[in-house]
Amino acid sequence: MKASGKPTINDVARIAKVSKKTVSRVINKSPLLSEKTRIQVEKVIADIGYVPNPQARALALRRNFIIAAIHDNPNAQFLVNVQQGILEGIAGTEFGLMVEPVDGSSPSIVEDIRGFLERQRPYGVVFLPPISENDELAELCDSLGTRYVRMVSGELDDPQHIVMSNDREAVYEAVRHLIAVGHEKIGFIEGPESLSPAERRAGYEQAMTEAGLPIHDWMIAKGRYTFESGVEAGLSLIDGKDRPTAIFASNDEMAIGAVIAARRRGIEIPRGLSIVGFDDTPLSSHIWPSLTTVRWPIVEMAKAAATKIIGGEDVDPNLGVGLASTFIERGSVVAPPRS
Amino acid sequence: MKASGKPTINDVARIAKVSKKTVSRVINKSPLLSEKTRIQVEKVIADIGYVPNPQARALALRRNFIIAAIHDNPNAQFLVNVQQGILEGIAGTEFGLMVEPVDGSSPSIVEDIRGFLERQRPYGVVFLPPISENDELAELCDSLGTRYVRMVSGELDDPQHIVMSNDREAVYEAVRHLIAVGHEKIGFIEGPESLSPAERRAGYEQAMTEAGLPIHDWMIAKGRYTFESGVEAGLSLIDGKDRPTAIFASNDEMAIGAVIAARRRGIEIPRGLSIVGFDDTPLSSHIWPSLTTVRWPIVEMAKAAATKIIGGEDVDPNLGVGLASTFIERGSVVAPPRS
DNA sequence: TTGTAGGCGTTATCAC
DNA sequence: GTGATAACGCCTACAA
Repeated sequence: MKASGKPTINDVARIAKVSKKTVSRVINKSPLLSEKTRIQVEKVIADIGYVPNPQARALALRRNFIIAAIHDNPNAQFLVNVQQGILEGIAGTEFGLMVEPVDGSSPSIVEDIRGFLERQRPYGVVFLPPISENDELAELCDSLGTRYVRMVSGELDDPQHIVMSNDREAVYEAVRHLIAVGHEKIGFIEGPESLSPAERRAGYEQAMTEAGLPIHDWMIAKGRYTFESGVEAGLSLIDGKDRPTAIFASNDEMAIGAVIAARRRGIEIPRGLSIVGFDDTPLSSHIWPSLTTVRWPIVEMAKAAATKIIGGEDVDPNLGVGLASTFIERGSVVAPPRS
Repeated sequence: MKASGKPTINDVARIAKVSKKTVSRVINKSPLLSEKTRIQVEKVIADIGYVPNPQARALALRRNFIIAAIHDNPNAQFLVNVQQGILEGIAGTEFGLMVEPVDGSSPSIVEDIRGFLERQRPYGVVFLPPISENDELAELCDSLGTRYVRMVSGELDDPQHIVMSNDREAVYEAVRHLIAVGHEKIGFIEGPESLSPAERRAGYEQAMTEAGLPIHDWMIAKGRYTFESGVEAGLSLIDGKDRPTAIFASNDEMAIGAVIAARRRGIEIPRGLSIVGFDDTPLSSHIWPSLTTVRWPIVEMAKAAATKIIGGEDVDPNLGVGLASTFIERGSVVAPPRS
């Protein structure tokens, strides 16, 4: 009939001489279909180049074929890596990726996200740290029937709802490396309160304790994952009671802040102070000296998250749960200065 | 009736004792409506907390309430800034942001994007550089009736379809600054072929020519906007026929590459070589020495792009077309060494 | 200025 | 296994 426009399910049904519903069954791979009918319909679909209309499906199914990444302003590289991972996970499917930033410190965050979910009705959402640690958001998704996966560093939900890496172990290894090289006074720049930083600190403490090294107050400084806070924390460690010979920072940005802090005090890196970061942002290999760091499997985690959302029950609930961080040696660590 | 679920247009119509269509008119701010009816209906809408269902509208209107950012792998900070700008532009509306990466070098790029547009039917799309310079994509959008805005550096489309900044002028200013400080041999690291780099080079040439300075082959090197290509280009300039005393790089990543290249040759920055970047990525202020650079109004451009798409005819077609880049002085430029 | 009928393209229900 | 028929929630055309 209509010469214009894309073919619809009606066209397929008419040409194949079956009902719309039968075509629908073919599209959705319904098991109760005769092989004969299926092949016949599939041929027509291929012939006329029919593609199901996602908007119509969205209306009927009450959910869009979209995965949303919900985040609270993490750093750019992290966000882009997550996006890349999700996109890899949905490549070749009909799914698309949406990005929804929120204000993690807002008291209305749950209502904000509820509004978003009710409006766009994404098929599923991926929560990025640090808001991924908010249990209320998980409950919200449950109550709305929206699938979700949280990117976290601890087992704070059922396996099918999380992807995580072994931060603790990675930090443990990094600090052990510092100790092996000869460091004893090792400073630690922590992230803001939440689970992920706690895991990192646990790795630090484990390595120190195992080596019989004391952990003093003046060896710990707090940051906010930003460059500026890294400078501040670095200065406070350097100017503290007893200057550490090495510093582990909970992310690269703060590590670079610490590098700058050291320069301000006339300390040469790495000869006067060794520094280790965490994340392996591209940044870390572009500065001088290049930063020894821990690579976080962000892309893989995000890809696993997308796969879990799309796959639903059919996918191994433990996918992406034990992803390994790896220690990367570069130029910012050497033996401590002779004392 | 139905106790469960969200209120629909039918509920509003029933309670307000008007027809669905009248409610629809209120939602869409139709001008032909009596003030009385409008207020009455709006009261009911507020009372029962009715929110129009985007999926249903999408089906009826044949377009989703989504703006898509289509890009070919620019750097992370740039991409995130664009996303932030678009999100600012759609804040408070029912629109959402989708991200669609494509392979700019693929011969099937037009078909790839056509598939995406036909599938997701975004309300409009924003093309990021460098693929924003591909005219075929603009034609594709026209033929599909999809609104689009291109982020570019030259007037290669009607004003309503572009947002741009004055790259040429900004580079001109930066190079003039180098000349004013005393530099005469000024190297230039170019981006890959396309319009945006050409504008930047034009600014460079204008400044040099005006000052009566010669431009030699060995003063120009080509990069690919990546850190690695910046290192290569930096080395080629440093090892070339006559070493420049200053280098302008067409983006920050390459500028930082050039810094590293200088270090490899034992040249101290900025005393031995001044360097200017372009973009003002956060990176540029975090390295040592901090990078003198040009700030590109990326967020503003992206916000303007979103506003133009949503606003349609009602918005000034010249919005976001003349955005100013600004020269930012930091620590990587000093007078050239005495010869 | 407002209402009625019908369509957008798909899926769900429930007979056959 | 398969097919009418009715949702899904909104919008357009046309009539009143």
